[in-house]
Amino acid sequence: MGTLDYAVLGLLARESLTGYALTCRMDKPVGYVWSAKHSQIYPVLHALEGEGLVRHRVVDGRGPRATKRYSITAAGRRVLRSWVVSPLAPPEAKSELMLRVRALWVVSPEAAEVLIAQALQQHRERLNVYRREEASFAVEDTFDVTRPGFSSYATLRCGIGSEEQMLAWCNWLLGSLRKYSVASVASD
Amino acid sequence: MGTLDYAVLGLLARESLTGYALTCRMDKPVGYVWSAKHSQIYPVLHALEGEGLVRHRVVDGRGPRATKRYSITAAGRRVLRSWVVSPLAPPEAKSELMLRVRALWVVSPEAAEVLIAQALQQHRERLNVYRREEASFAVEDTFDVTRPGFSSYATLRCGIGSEEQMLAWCNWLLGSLRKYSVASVASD
DNA sequence: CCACGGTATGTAAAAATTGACATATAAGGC
DNA sequence: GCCTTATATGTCAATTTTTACATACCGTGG
Repeated sequence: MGTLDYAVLGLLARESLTGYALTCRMDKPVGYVWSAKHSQIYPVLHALEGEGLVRHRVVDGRGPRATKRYSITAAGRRVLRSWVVSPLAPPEAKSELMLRVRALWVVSPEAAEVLIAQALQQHRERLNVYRREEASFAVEDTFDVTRPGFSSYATLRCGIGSEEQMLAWCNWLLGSLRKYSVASVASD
Repeated sequence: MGTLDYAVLGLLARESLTGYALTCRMDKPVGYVWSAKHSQIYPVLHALEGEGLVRHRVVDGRGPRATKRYSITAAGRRVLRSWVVSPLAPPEAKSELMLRVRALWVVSPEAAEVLIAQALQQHRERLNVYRREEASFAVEDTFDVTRPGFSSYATLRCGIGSEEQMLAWCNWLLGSLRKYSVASVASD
């Protein structure tokens, strides 16, 4: 059972979905914390069904094959619950931006500014997406921890905090880079 | 050229290293932003050498095979520079904690507290590591953007901000979970 | 009426990543 | 003298992820 299997179970615990709808959610709301393509989703769904953690019913839809709506089983709910509270492994980091920043000294401060300005813009846009999302939550979702909506709200709060932090950091770095450029020009 | 290739070039741009030393750095300092095992490093080194981006000299060391010290070439420096400032793709997120939090509503608030307390502890420890690291920087590294040390310092600043943010978020969530537990007991 | 985008499900090849297997030496502590 | 740890380099299998191929229907707008 890989992490993606649990991601799928987590989505199906909220509502029954087709593989396609699952794919869409792995792109937009869930994709911000764990992404996957449809080519990964379908095999996972077949595997989960083989283990009796999900089941499907054929419904009418518009594809070349039968449209299948997947639901979580009681067994699926059990394995999801035990995964959620199982010992947490140290987070595996993959940040291409940070990797680039570690090598930022190889380019000129002016060129570096372009990269950081780009990152700043990306994080600004992401923050806007999050803020719009935040506004769409019902008040109960912001405090009733037993609601699925609260779980989404909690991750969103974390995302907003992260983006604000990234914005502040980008601005600090941009300031440092510009201070250096100004100092260089002055000493010419 | 995968991202790991650039990670290796970025390290070799600072100093010549053996595959083993490279592996150690991909664990400790660089590993916080991009991790890799030694089984990935050696093939990458061979591929980079085949493309003339790195070269090696045999030195004396204590292994079953000849110890090789790798250096970056002028061509390697060029591709590193162009990668650093190339258009930045939107960040790919992989946070198992956030994925679990999205499914947190399936367990009791008391069980949820255990998970978040665990995460809080992990981020506290990571922050301590970063703070100790921060103290070891030379003053020039904190403002001279052309120094390799500044690049390291900049990523560290981001890491510290992220961990502080995560700590605040964990505490907020823990507060919400406890508030709910108290309210439940009171209404019994 | 026709093109386009969204709905819908799959396979296959390639690339990246992890985990296990395999080996060997030197330095330092007990 | 022995045991552990750090140094040191590789391969191989398995897993995970990405990218490309393959198909087809339905509603909307021009």
